[in-house]
Parts: sequence; structure tokens; C-alpha cells
Amino acid sequence: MNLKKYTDYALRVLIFTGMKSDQELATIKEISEVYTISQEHVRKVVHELVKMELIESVRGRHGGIRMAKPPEEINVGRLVRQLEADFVILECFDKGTNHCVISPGCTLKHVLNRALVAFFKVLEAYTLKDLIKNEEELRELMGL
Amino acid sequence: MNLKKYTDYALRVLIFTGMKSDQELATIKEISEVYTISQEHVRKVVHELVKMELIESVRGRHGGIRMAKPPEEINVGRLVRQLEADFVILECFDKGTNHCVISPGCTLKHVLNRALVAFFKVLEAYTLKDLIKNEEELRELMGL
DNA sequence: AATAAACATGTATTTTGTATACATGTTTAT
DNA sequence: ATAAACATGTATACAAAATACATGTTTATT
Repeated sequence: MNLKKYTDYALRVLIFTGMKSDQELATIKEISEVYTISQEHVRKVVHELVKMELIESVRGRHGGIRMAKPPEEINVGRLVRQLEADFVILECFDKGTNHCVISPGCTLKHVLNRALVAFFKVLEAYTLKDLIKNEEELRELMGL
Repeated sequence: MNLKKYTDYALRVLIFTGMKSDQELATIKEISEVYTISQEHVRKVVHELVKMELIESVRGRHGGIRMAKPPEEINVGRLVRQLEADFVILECFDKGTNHCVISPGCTLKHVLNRALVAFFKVLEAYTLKDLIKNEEELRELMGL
């Protein structure tokens, strides 16, 4: 059980971008250097986040990216849910491909569903703002 | 985010075996037929469950498998934890391979840890016994 | 107008983990 | 001796994720 590296990267991009002051732009280059992730990967993640309307991009020279909404409006739970897309925890979670004969009477799926709900309930209690509360410390770690 | 099919199969094997009356043996063949999973896979899963000391195997003709402990003593949470082994939810969960510069000050891992704890807390409230409470219904679905 | 710095986007390759299959061995009741 | 059962190591196939490459578009600067 794990999250995609992709999700990890997306969260890091948002942490970085969310720390920039109001209209200041972050660049893919900058982010890739701070985290030592290739520009290619950052680019891909940024592209996705733009499509999700969490960040805005400004093209051309002196372009870059910035938050499309304030950090306190970006809910960590909803974010992870979107980034992780498919939660086929068991075969029977996907009615299309399920072959398990006992699934109509099996209570396991309900148990796991409750567990998943609890998982996200915790994440939903946080916003991006909570993740950058210790801005000064993070800035230092980033070498800024 | 998902569990391994392997974990799914293990749970199904236990549901089947846990439904057998006291000293009655289940066989890999039987289980593979009920769930339409190849004997090879069931064998592998059974092997693992034997190593985990959750089921006992009896070799030779008229052999088979049976629970090593009563279903009410098999905790679903602990079981899933063991079966899923690595929870590298984020790169920084594994100190050996982590490269993220901000991890010393990053609170994201704590948030996700809390979510994981909540996830397992739910699962830990159930035992195998809870999953086979509706034995009659399950038996019918299995065509027994 | 040319150039450079930035993002955009489609595609290809590599890697990894999982799922699956195969082959052969061991045990024990009949 | 045989057949029915589990034991176990190894090999293959497949899919998803991670990574890399190539090329395009936009816009400020010179």
C-alpha cells in the first residue's frame, strides 16, 4: 500500500509554490533544483496541477507558476483523492471486473470502506496552509 | 492506492477456511474452485499464511489446511498490516532512500501517518469472525 | 527580427512490482 | 506402489509507474 511518487511530487510542488508571496512566480527549474527532481517530472506534475486549476501558469520569458487559490483553500484530503484516482482496494471494489462469488454477501468491502473513509477524514482536516505554517524552517531547508 | 490481489486472496482463503467446522480440513483445490483462482495462486497464499502461523497444513493424502487459531483471534487490521508489508506512502517514509530536502521540517508525513493510524484503527476493530457471521449466506454463495 | 527563457505536450523507454505459470519435490493414506 | 495432498524454487508475462526525449508555443528582451 502506497501513494504514487507523482502524488508526493505534486504535494511538494504545492508546498514550494504556496510559500511564494502573493504574485511572485515560481519556476519549474527552481523547483526541480530545490528537490533534485528532473525538470521533466516537475513539468508533468505542474501540467497536471494546472489542469486541476490549483495553480496557474504564465508562459513566456519571466513566466512561471503561482497558486490559483490561497493555500488555505486547498484541502489535502481532496487533493490526495484526486491525485490517486483509483481505489480498487479489493477486486470487488470494481463491479466491472469483479469475479468473487461471495461479494454479494461479503462484509469485508464494508470494513475496508470504513477504513478508507477514516483515512480521508484525517487528511480532510488539513489544508496546504497547515503544511507551510513553519515557512521559515522550510525556507532554510530549501536553501532560500 | 490499493491493496495487493494477494492480500485479497489471503482474506478469501481465511474466510473459506474459517467457515469449516472445528477439525474439518479445507483443500487448496476446493478453494481454487470456489473462487475460480488457479491452484498455483491459492497454494502460494496458503504457504504464506502457514508461515504466518494463521493456518496449519496437513500433508499427504486426505491432507489439507485448517485454522491454527479461532477466527475471533485473527485481527483484520494486524493481518492487513502484515500482508501489505511496506507502507512507503511518501519517499520520506523510508529514511534509507529519502532525498527530500525539506523532510526534517515537513509536516506532511505526520498528517499521512495520522491518516494511516485511523485507517488501521478501523480495521483493528474487526476479526475474521466478524467476516463470517453470515455463514449461511456465504455458504450458499459458494455453492456448498 | 532574433534570441532566450519559460511553459506545453505527445511519445517513447526503462524499471519495478505484481500476477501468473511451470516444474519438481515431499508427505502420507490406501 | 500409487494417488492425493501440500512444499517450494524458479521463470515468465504483464501492467503501472517512473523516467527520458523531442519538439512546439509563448513572450520579454535586445
